[in-house]
Amino acid sequence: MLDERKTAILRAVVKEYIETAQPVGSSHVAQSSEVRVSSATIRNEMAVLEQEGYLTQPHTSAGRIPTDKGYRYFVDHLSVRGHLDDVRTEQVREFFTSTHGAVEQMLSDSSRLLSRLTDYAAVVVGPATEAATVRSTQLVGLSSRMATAVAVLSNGSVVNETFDLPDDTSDAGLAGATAHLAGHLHNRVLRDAAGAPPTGDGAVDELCRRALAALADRLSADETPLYVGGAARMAAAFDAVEVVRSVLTTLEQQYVVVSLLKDVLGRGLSVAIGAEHGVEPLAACSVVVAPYLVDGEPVGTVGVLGPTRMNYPHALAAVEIVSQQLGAHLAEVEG
Amino acid sequence: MLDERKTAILRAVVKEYIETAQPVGSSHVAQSSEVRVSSATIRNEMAVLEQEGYLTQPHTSAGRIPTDKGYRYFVDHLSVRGHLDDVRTEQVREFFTSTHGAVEQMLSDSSRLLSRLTDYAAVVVGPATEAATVRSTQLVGLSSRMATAVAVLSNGSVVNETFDLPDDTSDAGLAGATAHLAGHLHNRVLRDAAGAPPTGDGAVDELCRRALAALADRLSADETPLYVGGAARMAAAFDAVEVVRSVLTTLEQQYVVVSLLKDVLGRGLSVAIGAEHGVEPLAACSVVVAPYLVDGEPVGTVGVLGPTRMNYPHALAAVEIVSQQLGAHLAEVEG
DNA sequence: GCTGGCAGTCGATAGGATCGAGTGCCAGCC
DNA sequence: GGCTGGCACTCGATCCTATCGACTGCCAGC
Repeated sequence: MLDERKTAILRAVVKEYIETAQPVGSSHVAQSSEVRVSSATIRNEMAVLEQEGYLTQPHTSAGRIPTDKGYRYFVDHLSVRGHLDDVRTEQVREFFTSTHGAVEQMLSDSSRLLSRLTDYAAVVVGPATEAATVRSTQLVGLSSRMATAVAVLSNGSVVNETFDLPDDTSDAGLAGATAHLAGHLHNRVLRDAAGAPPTGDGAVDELCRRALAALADRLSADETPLYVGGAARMAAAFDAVEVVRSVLTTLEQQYVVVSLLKDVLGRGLSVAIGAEHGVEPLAACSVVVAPYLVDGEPVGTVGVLGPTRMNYPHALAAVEIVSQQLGAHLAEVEG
Repeated sequence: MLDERKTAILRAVVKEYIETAQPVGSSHVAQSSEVRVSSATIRNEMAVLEQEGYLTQPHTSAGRIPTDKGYRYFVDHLSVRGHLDDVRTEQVREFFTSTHGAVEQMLSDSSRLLSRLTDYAAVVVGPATEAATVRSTQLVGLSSRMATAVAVLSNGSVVNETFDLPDDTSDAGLAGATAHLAGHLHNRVLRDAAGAPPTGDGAVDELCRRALAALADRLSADETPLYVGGAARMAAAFDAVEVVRSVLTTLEQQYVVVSLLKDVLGRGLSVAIGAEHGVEPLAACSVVVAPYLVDGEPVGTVGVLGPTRMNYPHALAAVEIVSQQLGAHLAEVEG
């Protein structure tokens, strides 16, 4: 725990560094912060802060920059909650009043919105299909050899997968299987519905088996849908091209990102700074996340991914408002 | 039109520049190319090639690099068709024998495959939903106020959109509307099916109207589905961070990319080099595209986006094989 | 028409001087 | 004891200069 003055100094360093991306020296702090002491005193304090691991020097005779620990302290002791400016608040309002349509589209658009709000990359993890129950199932023949199984879930998302048909499938067989599956799956969780009970009609049973297998495959394949918005903004946030590349590469590995976000949420954090999240290629990044709730239950996550020197108050505010609004809108669908 | 020797020299310059990204000098050409003349002669030829616009010098006393026009000539006069090495050919084969499942998933995976093959970014434009006919429609109530309309198209893709329900909708009403729409839309092109004929039941008609409006909205919203794979690889191809940013930003504007690809294809080209495609932020990029055919008809496009100094023979080969395979696999679905 | 030779160009690289932002420390003051 | 002004010192950044070398263009000769 730091005393009042050290906290103020640390805060001033973090703020200025976030703004300028330059190491900040004692005299800058003396001028900018509310601490009314000389730069010499601040120098002494900063030396202590460095010893205790909150600040670091890129090299002797340069100013200080915050360490991950320094950012962490800053975030945990935010004096004022960040809030969005009027323009951005209006953007959010406008987005959520005008948006409508498929859930998938809304999630994707939300990630773009969040990215635009913060100028960092944004991620949205879709409602876990695991928990949703099936509202409707249908098998649709596409050709003599292929068919598509479509399931509409209670949260509004649509799962579909094509599969091969047995050689001698008739339209009647498909209709029969559709009816049988509809009865079996209705209001169940898709994952639990492994085997459909036999009907006695071998052809129908085979169709049901294949359709369920296809849908199950699909669920496990892209376990949870992920929407990434504004990845290009990462390129502006870093100036080392290799960092950009490694971050973007990681962002393309959806499962890494999904499990990262789940992790961060799971640890009860809503901010993971630098190495805290443990994903090595993203060590230069911080993540701000919040769950969105439907009926008081967290069903998905929104987050912002930026450099460790991100504007935390602002990002927190943006993530919070988007997660709230998103939850509210999804609740409308499910309500 | 260039004489034999100039062509050989230009080819040597392009090849070496693609490989090394360094301006290439006359002595390198003298050693590497099949032209058996002295470097002095090559210097003279190169001076001519520069005058005629095929080469340029970053500065006096540096080697030459190809201009867009130089690449164009190179591509138009490829001596040998590029072909993929065995490892990559095997990758493609393995991908297309093991892939199955939803069309959307396959397209998305194809873009990743193509990106991996070439080490550039890859794009796949999905089959135009405009031409596909409806195989099945269904309205599914999600709550008392919302429902989802799902349409399965003949090409295997699934279109879905949620819409608001009138206050007094019954399950029977939804079922009636589903049946009515099914009859009306079956084997029609979704876009043509603007208004469903009245049934006499006002509630049903209203539901049909809303559902069709929602689906139509959806079609016009993301007109043609686009899948971008390996955008991170652009970061490796360029070393100026701002170029990376502008390219990635453009890639995120789907409609720009889609219309770019359509344009390039429409002009009968399969390669657009640098400024040729007319999209200013992508002036540093070349695009290699090919349509994929189902039943002899082009239904979509695959392409590769890389720096102008991309390996054209290789990219052409990769795009060609992926487009062929993709078409063949989609034909299976539709066939 | 080709070639070897040669002068000239100019970016890249390395060494050296200078600048200045910033530090640590200390003696003195309240 | 804590704060401050002062001072010596450090070290990256910037600029200059010299040198190097990979080029080119041109020319005279074969």
